[in-house]
Amino acid sequence: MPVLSLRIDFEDGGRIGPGKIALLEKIAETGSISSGARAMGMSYKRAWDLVDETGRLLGAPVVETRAGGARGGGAQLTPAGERVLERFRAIEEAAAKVAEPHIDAMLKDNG
Amino acid sequence: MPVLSLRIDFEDGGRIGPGKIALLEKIAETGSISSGARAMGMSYKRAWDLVDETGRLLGAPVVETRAGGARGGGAQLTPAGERVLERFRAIEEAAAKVAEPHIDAMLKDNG
DNA sequence: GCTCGTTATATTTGATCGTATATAACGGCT
DNA sequence: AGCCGTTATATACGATCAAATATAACGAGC
Repeated sequence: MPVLSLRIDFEDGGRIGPGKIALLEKIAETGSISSGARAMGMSYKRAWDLVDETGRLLGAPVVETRAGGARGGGAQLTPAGERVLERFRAIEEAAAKVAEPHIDAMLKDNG
Repeated sequence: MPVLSLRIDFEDGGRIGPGKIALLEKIAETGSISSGARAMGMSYKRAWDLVDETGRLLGAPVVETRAGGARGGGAQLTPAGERVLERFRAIEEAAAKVAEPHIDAMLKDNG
């Protein structure tokens, strides 16, 4: 059964969508970019690039990082990071609700 | 100013989003896959592949084609093609309306 | 029956994207 | 002081994506 997914498109072609949002969530859960990347099944470099671009698009860093220390370091969401995550989930929920009858109708159109 | 875009994700990984929908519109306007592809700035092959996959995902062809004849042939949307276009536009409109306040709030969060 | 633009399909070329790998700095902990 | 996992970054390799090119069939109109 098909499901709606959405993205926020910026003027320069950059986008924030389910992938970057899920990564932010994993980083918040696991406490580092690298473990978040592992949880997402992607390379650290890719995760770092995604986090970096998310911050660039929003005009504010979405994670605060620290290198070194007992466990090597880590990362946590900045307030801006937490906000974009919450807002994106709110948009998803609202959009899914209003789209549901249309999707149901679309499915009934054919098989 | 960022804008919302959405896609319908199917279980097998296939998606229907703004690109395929815009292509269908161009085909309807211009009367052929190839002229629709030109209007979208893409190759005929890519346009054909997109049309084909859209039909596959929906379980019904979205264009009816004919080769040969005075103007070489052409294509027009099937009822299924017209329906998915209308429904997608309806979903977009409804989603944009409910998402707008959230996006405004997100913009106010930073710059 | 020849032409012309289209559909339909295969193959090659090139660009883009992501992984893998390497390297350096960092800093609590033992 | 040394260790370890992390951040941050660069480079090389592979895979995937899309364009470009090529080919054949089609059929109304001249």
